[in-house]
Amino acid sequence: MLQKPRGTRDFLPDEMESRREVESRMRGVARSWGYREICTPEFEELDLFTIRSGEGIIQEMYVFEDKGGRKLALRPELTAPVLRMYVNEGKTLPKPLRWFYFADCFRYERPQKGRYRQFWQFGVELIGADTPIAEAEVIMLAHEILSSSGISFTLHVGHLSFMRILLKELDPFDQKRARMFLDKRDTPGLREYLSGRDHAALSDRLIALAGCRDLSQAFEITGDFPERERIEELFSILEEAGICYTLNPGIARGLDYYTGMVFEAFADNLGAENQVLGGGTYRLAHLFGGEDTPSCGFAVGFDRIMVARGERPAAPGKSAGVAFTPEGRPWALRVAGEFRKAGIRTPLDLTGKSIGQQLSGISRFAEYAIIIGGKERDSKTVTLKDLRSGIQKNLSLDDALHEVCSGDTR
RNA sequence: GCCAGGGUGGGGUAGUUGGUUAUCCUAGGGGACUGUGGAUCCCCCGACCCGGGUUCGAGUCUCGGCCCUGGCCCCA
Repeated sequence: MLQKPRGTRDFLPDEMESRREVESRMRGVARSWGYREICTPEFEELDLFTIRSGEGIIQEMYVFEDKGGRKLALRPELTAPVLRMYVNEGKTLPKPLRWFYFADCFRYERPQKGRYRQFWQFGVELIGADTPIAEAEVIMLAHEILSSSGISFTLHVGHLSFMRILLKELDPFDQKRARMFLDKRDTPGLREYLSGRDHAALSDRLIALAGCRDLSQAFEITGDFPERERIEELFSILEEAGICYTLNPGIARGLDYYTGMVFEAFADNLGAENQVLGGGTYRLAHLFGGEDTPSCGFAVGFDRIMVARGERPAAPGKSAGVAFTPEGRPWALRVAGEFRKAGIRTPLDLTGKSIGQQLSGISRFAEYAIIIGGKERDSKTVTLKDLRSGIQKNLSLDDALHEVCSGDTR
């Protein structure tokens, strides 16, 4: 038998409904902040991603050549495509641009919990605003979106300037190594590495900074620097907004194009792969041939959100199955149409069995049964049975609709 | 790419020292049953992940691969 490709998943209706529900909450939040949805191609020129992230990522992407010999890649993320789109067709739009997306991405990696080869990201990019409140807005929006998803999470906000000030005395290679140690919280490793390179004093300051959870203390460690005022304003906006977050000057993020504020969120109940969101302030447009444009954004790992939510029954919609006899069919079709117009899921019986058997089938999934036979056809009425209480009434079409609409769902 | 643990009908399971027709539950389909309930009864469908090896004989032992789960690496 054929199998689905490694790292991909099938979604049955129960799971799909639950995903759509979370997805629509996220969309709703983003819209309410004035963000509008965009869509970019599923695949792009390979160069788009190597320019952004380096040649090394080729082995972790789905790369292929089309019949015209073009080097293409399934998108491994969406920030680069969105900024490419901005450069191509967004330059003349009034700034700032508030965009969001919900789309699938592909990475050729070893699957594990919360990590798949096809996965979905919900993300936001705020393009062309370069103020503390713009950065704060993105953080606030991220916080609201995660909250709306119903998971329990911890939000870490940092700024690259702290680390950069301290690392300035190292050459670029050592800077990178030092950041890796910090990222892994490997303080003995960091000490050993730096003392072997005559920077023993630095490791204490770095470790103190990474563990620092208070802004003024962080500045004590680093000393003053030009962005201080801006950073303080950003964090005071977060305080004003009442956002619950943790200051974390140790956040490094993998890539070099982040310019200042960086933030991450972690689900409280996940294992090794517990990061559910990452983002920050960056400059990327100039790499794709546009003007140097300040931007800020984040991406949510949608699948991890769903894992963190755990098994939850999706809220059922109203449902009424139609049982009918051959004589009742024309009227049953009319009645079913009216119920559907009212937003009620109204499947017809397809078996043509006895009314009793039709009811058996309907009672497996629906709250109500609509019974239509010759009598109902002749009187233009509806026999509506509440399958939970067993109470059955003969009603006009309007009354039946009203009864179902006002009833509780199961 | 690396490490560990796994893989028996759609889901969940039993399977003795290697021994006949692979167990049970559930789900699914059909019927009893064309004007009133998820029941019941009967019937049906359906599996040893794939390939090599050992053996008279492999679900069972062995090797390789694939896939799943968790972790490492990476994490744009």
